[in-house]
Amino acid sequence: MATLNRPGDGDGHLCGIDTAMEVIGGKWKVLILWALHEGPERRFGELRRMVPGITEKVLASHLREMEADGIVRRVSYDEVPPRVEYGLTKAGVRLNDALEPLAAWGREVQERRGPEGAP
Amino acid sequence: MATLNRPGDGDGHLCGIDTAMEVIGGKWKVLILWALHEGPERRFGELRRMVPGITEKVLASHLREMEADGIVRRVSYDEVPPRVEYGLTKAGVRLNDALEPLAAWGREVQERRGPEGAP
DNA sequence: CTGAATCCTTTACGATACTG
DNA sequence: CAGTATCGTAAAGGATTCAG
Repeated sequence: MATLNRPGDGDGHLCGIDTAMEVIGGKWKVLILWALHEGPERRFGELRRMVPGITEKVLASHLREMEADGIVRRVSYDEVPPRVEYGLTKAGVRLNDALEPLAAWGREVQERRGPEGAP
Repeated sequence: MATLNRPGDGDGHLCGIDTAMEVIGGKWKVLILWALHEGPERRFGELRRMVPGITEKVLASHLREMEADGIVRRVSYDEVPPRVEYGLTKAGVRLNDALEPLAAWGREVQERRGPEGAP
Protein backbone atom coordinates (compact mmCIF):
# COMPACT_ATOMS: atom_id res chain seq x y z
CA MET A 1 0.00 0.00 0.00
CA ALA A 2 1.06 3.59 -0.19
CA THR A 3 2.11 5.84 2.58
CA LEU A 4 0.56 9.12 3.43
CA ASN A 5 1.74 12.61 2.67
CA ARG A 6 0.89 15.00 5.42
CA PRO A 7 2.08 18.59 5.18
CA GLY A 8 4.08 18.23 8.37
CA ASP A 9 5.94 15.18 7.21
CA GLY A 10 8.84 15.95 5.02
CA ASP A 11 8.97 12.35 3.99
CA GLY A 12 6.26 9.73 3.84
CA HIS A 13 5.00 9.10 7.32
CA LEU A 14 5.00 5.43 8.21
CA CYS A 15 1.66 5.21 9.90
CA GLY A 16 1.91 1.45 10.37
CA ILE A 17 -1.78 1.04 9.92
CA ASP A 18 -1.28 0.05 6.30
CA THR A 19 0.96 -2.81 7.35
CA ALA A 20 -1.66 -4.04 9.77
CA MET A 21 -4.37 -3.73 7.17
CA GLU A 22 -2.46 -5.87 4.74
CA VAL A 23 -2.14 -8.58 7.34
CA ILE A 24 -5.80 -8.60 8.34
CA GLY A 25 -7.10 -7.56 4.95
CA GLY A 26 -8.54 -10.87 3.88
CA LYS A 27 -12.27 -11.19 4.10
CA TRP A 28 -12.26 -13.70 6.94
CA LYS A 29 -8.95 -13.10 8.66
CA VAL A 30 -10.16 -11.18 11.67
CA LEU A 31 -12.79 -13.84 12.21
CA ILE A 32 -10.17 -16.56 12.10
CA LEU A 33 -8.03 -14.53 14.46
CA TRP A 34 -10.98 -14.15 16.77
CA ALA A 35 -11.68 -17.85 16.60
CA LEU A 36 -8.12 -18.62 17.58
CA HIS A 37 -8.15 -16.06 20.35
CA GLU A 38 -7.72 -17.32 23.87
CA GLY A 39 -8.83 -20.76 22.88
CA PRO A 40 -6.99 -24.03 22.66
CA GLU A 41 -5.31 -25.02 19.44
CA ARG A 42 -7.89 -25.50 16.75
CA ARG A 43 -8.09 -28.07 14.02
CA PHE A 44 -8.90 -27.27 10.43
CA GLY A 45 -12.41 -28.68 10.46
CA GLU A 46 -13.06 -27.02 13.76
CA LEU A 47 -12.17 -23.65 12.30
CA ARG A 48 -14.31 -24.35 9.29
CA ARG A 49 -17.28 -24.87 11.56
CA MET A 50 -16.46 -21.85 13.68
CA VAL A 51 -16.38 -19.56 10.68
CA PRO A 52 -19.60 -20.43 8.92
CA GLY A 53 -19.71 -19.56 5.27
CA ILE A 54 -16.01 -19.83 4.59
CA THR A 55 -14.93 -22.37 2.02
CA GLU A 56 -12.10 -24.82 2.51
CA LYS A 57 -10.03 -23.18 -0.17
CA VAL A 58 -10.26 -19.74 1.36
CA LEU A 59 -9.71 -21.00 4.89
CA ALA A 60 -6.61 -22.85 3.80
CA SER A 61 -5.16 -19.95 1.84
CA HIS A 62 -5.90 -17.46 4.59
CA LEU A 63 -4.26 -19.70 7.14
CA ARG A 64 -1.20 -20.03 4.93
CA GLU A 65 -0.93 -16.28 4.52
CA MET A 66 -1.38 -15.70 8.20
CA GLU A 67 1.31 -18.22 8.92
CA ALA A 68 3.61 -16.45 6.47
CA ASP A 69 2.84 -13.18 8.23
CA GLY A 70 3.94 -14.73 11.49
CA ILE A 71 0.67 -14.50 13.35
CA VAL A 72 -0.45 -18.11 13.08
CA ARG A 73 1.47 -21.22 14.02
CA ARG A 74 0.68 -24.48 12.31
CA VAL A 75 1.52 -27.81 13.88
CA SER A 76 1.12 -30.92 11.82
CA TYR A 77 1.09 -34.29 13.55
CA ASP A 78 2.15 -37.23 11.46
CA GLU A 79 -0.82 -39.42 12.09
CA VAL A 80 -3.50 -41.07 10.09
CA PRO A 81 -6.05 -39.70 9.73
CA PRO A 82 -4.08 -36.48 9.57
CA ARG A 83 -4.27 -33.97 12.37
CA VAL A 84 -3.20 -30.36 12.12
CA GLU A 85 -3.58 -27.78 14.79
CA TYR A 86 -3.54 -24.03 14.50
CA GLY A 87 -2.75 -21.47 17.15
CA LEU A 88 -1.64 -17.89 17.49
CA THR A 89 1.95 -16.81 17.77
CA LYS A 90 2.93 -14.09 20.22
CA ALA A 91 2.59 -11.57 17.42
CA GLY A 92 -0.84 -12.97 16.67
CA VAL A 93 -1.91 -12.55 20.26
CA ARG A 94 -0.65 -8.99 20.28
CA LEU A 95 -2.46 -8.31 17.03
CA ASN A 96 -5.63 -9.63 18.54
CA ASP A 97 -5.19 -7.41 21.56
CA ALA A 98 -4.59 -4.45 19.27
CA LEU A 99 -7.86 -5.30 17.57
CA GLU A 100 -9.90 -5.09 20.74
CA PRO A 101 -10.49 -1.31 20.73
CA LEU A 102 -11.63 -1.61 17.15
CA ALA A 103 -14.04 -4.36 18.13
CA ALA A 104 -15.34 -2.18 20.94
CA TRP A 105 -15.93 0.60 18.46
CA GLY A 106 -17.83 -1.79 16.24
CA ARG A 107 -20.01 -3.00 19.09
CA GLU A 108 -20.75 0.58 19.99
CA VAL A 109 -22.03 1.50 16.54
CA GLN A 110 -23.94 -1.78 16.39
CA GLU A 111 -25.84 -0.82 19.51
CA ARG A 112 -26.36 2.69 18.23
CA ARG A 113 -28.01 1.43 15.08
CA GLY A 114 -29.21 -1.72 16.80
CA PRO A 115 -32.92 -1.01 17.54
CA GLU A 116 -33.86 -1.36 13.86
CA GLY A 117 -31.91 -4.43 12.85
CA ALA A 118 -34.05 -6.87 14.83
CA PRO A 119 -37.35 -8.01 13.31
CA MET B 1 -20.14 -10.22 6.97
CA ALA B 2 -20.86 -13.21 9.07
CA THR B 3 -20.59 -13.63 12.76
CA LEU B 4 -18.53 -16.13 14.56
CA ASN B 5 -19.58 -19.36 16.18
CA ARG B 6 -17.56 -20.14 19.21
CA PRO B 7 -18.39 -23.21 21.22
CA GLY B 8 -19.20 -21.11 24.26
CA ASP B 9 -21.63 -18.91 22.42
CA GLY B 10 -25.01 -20.46 22.12
CA ASP B 11 -25.84 -17.93 19.47
CA GLY B 12 -23.63 -16.02 17.10
CA HIS B 13 -21.30 -13.85 19.12
CA LEU B 14 -21.27 -10.28 17.92
CA CYS B 15 -17.60 -9.59 18.03
CA GLY B 16 -17.99 -6.13 16.56
CA ILE B 17 -14.76 -6.38 14.69
CA ASP B 18 -16.60 -7.37 11.54
CA THR B 19 -18.61 -4.16 11.68
CA ALA B 20 -15.45 -2.12 12.01
CA MET B 21 -13.81 -3.99 9.18
CA GLU B 22 -16.69 -3.22 6.86
CA VAL B 23 -16.36 0.46 7.63
CA ILE B 24 -12.61 0.64 7.08
CA GLY B 25 -12.51 -2.11 4.48
CA GLY B 26 -11.90 0.06 1.44
CA LYS B 27 -8.41 0.11 0.08
CA TRP B 28 -7.72 3.73 1.03
CA LYS B 29 -10.10 4.37 3.89
CA VAL B 30 -7.67 4.17 6.76
CA LEU B 31 -5.37 6.49 4.87
CA ILE B 32 -8.17 8.99 4.36
CA LEU B 33 -9.07 8.64 8.01
CA TRP B 34 -5.46 9.24 8.93
CA ALA B 35 -5.30 12.26 6.65
CA LEU B 36 -8.34 13.73 8.34
CA HIS B 37 -7.03 12.95 11.79
CA GLU B 38 -6.31 15.88 14.05
CA GLY B 39 -6.05 18.20 11.12
CA PRO B 40 -8.20 21.04 9.97
CA GLU B 41 -11.04 20.40 7.56
CA ARG B 42 -9.67 19.20 4.27
CA ARG B 43 -10.80 20.00 0.77
CA PHE B 44 -11.24 17.38 -1.91
CA GLY B 45 -8.16 18.32 -3.89
CA GLU B 46 -6.16 18.52 -0.72
CA LEU B 47 -7.10 14.97 0.18
CA ARG B 48 -6.26 13.82 -3.32
CA ARG B 49 -2.78 15.21 -2.89
CA MET B 50 -2.42 13.78 0.60
CA VAL B 51 -3.28 10.28 -0.55
CA PRO B 52 -1.04 9.86 -3.55
CA GLY B 53 -2.14 7.22 -5.99
CA ILE B 54 -5.83 7.41 -5.31
CA THR B 55 -8.06 8.35 -8.21
CA GLU B 56 -10.80 10.94 -8.04
CA LYS B 57 -13.47 8.34 -8.53
CA VAL B 58 -12.30 6.19 -5.67
CA LEU B 59 -11.69 9.11 -3.37
CA ALA B 60 -15.18 10.39 -4.04
CA SER B 61 -16.87 7.04 -3.55
CA HIS B 62 -14.89 6.27 -0.41
CA LEU B 63 -15.79 9.63 1.04
CA ARG B 64 -19.45 9.04 0.28
CA GLU B 65 -19.39 5.65 1.96
CA MET B 66 -17.59 7.02 4.97
CA GLU B 67 -20.14 9.78 5.23
CA ALA B 68 -22.93 7.21 5.05
CA ASP B 69 -21.19 5.26 7.80
CA GLY B 70 -21.24 8.35 9.95
CA ILE B 71 -17.52 8.82 10.35
CA VAL B 72 -16.99 11.66 7.90
CA ARG B 73 -18.79 14.97 7.76
CA ARG B 74 -19.07 16.82 4.48
CA VAL B 75 -19.70 20.55 4.33
CA SER B 76 -20.45 22.10 0.98
CA TYR B 77 -20.23 25.87 0.65
CA ASP B 78 -22.32 27.40 -2.06
CA GLU B 79 -19.59 29.37 -3.74
CA VAL B 80 -18.02 29.54 -7.12
CA PRO B 81 -15.61 27.97 -7.65
CA PRO B 82 -17.14 25.27 -5.47
CA ARG B 83 -15.65 24.55 -2.09
CA VAL B 84 -16.29 21.40 -0.08
CA GLU B 85 -14.66 20.52 3.19
CA TYR B 86 -14.34 17.18 4.87
CA GLY B 87 -13.80 16.43 8.51
CA LEU B 88 -14.29 13.64 10.99
CA THR B 89 -17.38 13.18 13.09
CA LYS B 90 -17.10 12.21 16.75
CA ALA B 91 -17.50 8.59 15.70
CA GLY B 92 -14.76 9.10 13.17
CA VAL B 93 -12.42 10.47 15.78
CA ARG B 94 -13.18 7.56 18.08
CA LEU B 95 -12.59 5.14 15.21
CA ASN B 96 -9.25 6.73 14.55
CA ASP B 97 -8.33 6.43 18.20
CA ALA B 98 -9.39 2.80 18.16
CA LEU B 99 -7.07 2.31 15.21
CA GLU B 100 -4.01 3.54 17.06
CA PRO B 101 -3.08 0.24 18.77
CA LEU B 102 -3.33 -1.45 15.41
CA ALA B 103 -1.01 1.14 13.92
CA ALA B 104 1.41 0.58 16.78
CA TRP B 105 1.35 -3.14 16.07
CA GLY B 106 2.08 -2.42 12.42
CA ARG B 107 5.01 -0.18 13.25
CA GLU B 108 6.36 -2.86 15.54
CA VAL B 109 6.41 -5.53 12.85
CA GLN B 110 7.85 -3.02 10.39
CA GLU B 111 10.81 -2.47 12.66
CA ARG B 112 11.16 -6.16 13.28
CA ARG B 113 11.47 -6.89 9.61
CA GLY B 114 12.98 -3.50 8.94
CA PRO B 115 16.76 -4.20 8.63
CA GLU B 116 16.30 -5.96 5.29
CA GLY B 117 13.86 -3.63 3.55
CA ALA B 118 16.38 -0.82 3.08
CA PRO B 119 18.81 -1.01 0.16
C1' DC C 1 -9.27 -35.34 7.97
C1' DT C 2 -6.71 -31.85 5.65
C1' DG C 3 -6.17 -29.99 2.16
C1' DA C 4 -4.87 -29.07 -3.44
C1' DA C 5 -6.76 -28.23 -8.21
C1' DT C 6 -9.80 -26.28 -11.30
C1' DC C 7 -13.06 -23.24 -13.01
C1' DC C 8 -16.14 -19.46 -12.56
C1' DT C 9 -18.24 -15.05 -10.72
C1' DT C 10 -18.04 -10.93 -8.45
C1' DT C 11 -16.44 -6.46 -7.40
C1' DA C 12 -13.35 -3.26 -6.11
C1' DC C 13 -10.32 -0.62 -8.23
C1' DG C 14 -7.90 2.02 -12.19
C1' DA C 15 -7.83 5.03 -16.52
C1' DT C 16 -9.86 8.38 -18.96
C1' DA C 17 -13.01 11.80 -20.45
C1' DC C 18 -16.47 14.97 -19.41
C1' DT C 19 -19.53 18.52 -16.59
C1' DG C 20 -21.84 22.26 -13.36
C1' DC D 1 -12.89 23.00 -8.01
C1' DA D 2 -15.29 18.98 -7.14
C1' DG D 3 -16.95 15.79 -8.72
C1' DT D 4 -19.80 12.10 -12.33
C1' DA D 5 -19.94 8.72 -16.28
C1' DT D 6 -18.06 4.86 -18.78
C1' DC D 7 -15.32 1.34 -19.65
C1' DG D 8 -11.91 -2.02 -18.70
C1' DT D 9 -8.99 -5.04 -15.66
C1' DA D 10 -7.11 -7.83 -12.06
C1' DA D 11 -7.52 -9.96 -7.91
C1' DA D 12 -10.28 -12.05 -4.36
C1' DG D 13 -13.37 -15.06 -3.34
C1' DG D 14 -17.02 -19.07 -4.21
C1' DA D 15 -18.39 -23.81 -5.92
C1' DT D 16 -17.03 -28.14 -6.83
C1' DT D 17 -14.13 -32.01 -7.45
C1' DC D 18 -10.26 -34.87 -6.41
C1' DA D 19 -6.30 -36.77 -3.46
C1' DG D 20 -2.88 -38.39 0.25
